[in-house]
Amino acid sequence: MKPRVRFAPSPTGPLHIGGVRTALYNYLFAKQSGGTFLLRIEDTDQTRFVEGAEEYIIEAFKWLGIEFDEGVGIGGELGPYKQSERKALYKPYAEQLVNDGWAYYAFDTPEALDAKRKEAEAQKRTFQYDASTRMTMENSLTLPPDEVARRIQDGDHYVVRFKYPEDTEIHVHDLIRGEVVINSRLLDDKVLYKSDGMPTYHLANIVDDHLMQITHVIRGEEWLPSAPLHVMLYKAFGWEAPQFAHLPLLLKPDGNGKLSKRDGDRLGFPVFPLQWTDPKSGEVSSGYRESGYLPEAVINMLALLGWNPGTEQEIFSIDELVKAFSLDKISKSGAKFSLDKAKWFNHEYIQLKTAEELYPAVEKLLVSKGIQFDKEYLMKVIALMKERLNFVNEFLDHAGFFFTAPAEYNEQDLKKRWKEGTGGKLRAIDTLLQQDKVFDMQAAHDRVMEYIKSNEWNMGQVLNSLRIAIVGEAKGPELFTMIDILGTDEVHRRVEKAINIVES
RNA sequence: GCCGAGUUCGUCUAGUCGGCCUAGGACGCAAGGUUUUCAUCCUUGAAAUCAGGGGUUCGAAUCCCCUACUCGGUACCA
Repeated sequence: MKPRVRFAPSPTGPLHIGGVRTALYNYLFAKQSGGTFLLRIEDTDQTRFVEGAEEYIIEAFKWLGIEFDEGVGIGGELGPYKQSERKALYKPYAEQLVNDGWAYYAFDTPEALDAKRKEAEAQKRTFQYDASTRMTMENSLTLPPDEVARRIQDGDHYVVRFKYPEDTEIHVHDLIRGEVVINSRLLDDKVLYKSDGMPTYHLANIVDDHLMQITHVIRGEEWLPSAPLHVMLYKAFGWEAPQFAHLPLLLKPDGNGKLSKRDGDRLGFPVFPLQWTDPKSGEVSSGYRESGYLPEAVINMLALLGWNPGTEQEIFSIDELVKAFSLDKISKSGAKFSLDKAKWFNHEYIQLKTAEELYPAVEKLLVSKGIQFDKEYLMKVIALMKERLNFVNEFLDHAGFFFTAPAEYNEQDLKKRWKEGTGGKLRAIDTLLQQDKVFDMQAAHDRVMEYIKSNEWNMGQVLNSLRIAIVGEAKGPELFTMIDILGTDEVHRRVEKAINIVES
């Protein structure tokens, strides 16, 4: 049977980069064996719904190039794929569990439960709704059947709780961690169906995974503690459980702990694929896309954060990842996100791109800055400068002088390279540069070199002062290549301008 | 507190059934080379007593036990 996997986020905000990795691993796993990858939106908590989050999720995957075969926004035979649209479907399953003795109705109010917890706390104990306490609570186990029926009839608020069998060992077979065993005595009777008529994650998740014929549940490690509940639920329903794989967490770069939105703000790197503006507070969080990352680089980086191919290859196209991926090469421990490594990946991917491929992004950048340019000219600059870029967004930091003549000159460089008489020398060189009708880079180069030598000038000083006049500082690509692109007229203007400013 | 998972260079990790590990690669860092500049690039280097302690064994990063630490969970959130 071909695997069917799913990515099932909650629309409670922008998609976290850890979630993206989970989705990616699901995707790779499915594609590798010709399986199906679907998107299900788990919006059973109406109080946490955030406007625009669902659209964000879909757009983020579109940008990343991760495609779903079924699900919200795509459709499919086993929909709807949004849990709020399946609301009516869950109640009968909860009732089935009650009828079969696997669950019970509980009428305890949140206040009553709170009181119990406080009381226990005072005695330095913890209250747990389980086999040891459930017979002291208000539920269908303790109340007479006719009262239970009457209360439900009257519309009393109730929840459905799972009834763990007493003192049994629950085995969870995890594809990454092996066998995890826990005794039911330690687990509390989880709410499966809420008083607002919605299922909790646990119920909805199991019912939907079953109905959608999910074969492998690949999700974050934070779900490992509730995996025993899930296997018990499959057992209670008499359904075959999918295989589980719990992924290690993505940790913050400094210290420990789960990577959070805050860390991104604090350390200056994106935690979200796309920029996100909080609809309530208006707060803006940066995204990989807006920060100049290439989607291929983000995917490659994420793939290697918690998984390795077992070889020394590090750069993988998405197709190569699909081929190489395997669940048993996923590591068990959490991985710290590294900004330096992310930068490096992006740099590598920029080098893999041609100037044509980079053009649209750079064009967009220049337009946003109100900079005028000619397409052919820009293309030449990109081809020359791309090897210096870690991010497309850095383009102007390195290549700005190709579009705007320097208005000021680096003090340090001036002090080192611009001496008495430099202006005159530059004028002489400039004349040499203007000599060809059509600028000949090689000829100009030879001519200038020859001239400097015959005058016994200091090569480094003359050439670098010319560079300062053109760039504004002692940086940049090879001098004559630069002059070739800029044009001798522009170089002439810049030389005169520099002399004017520096030597006045 | 209780339960679960984890622990190899600063970071990501290799290390599948113990010997080829005086622990390999990558990022970052340092030095040198190329570039008469800067960046790129190339070369070299420093960097892990394999969390600690006990075993088992001729031999352990690899197997067993204990401890420590870290993270996760402990909601009518997912």
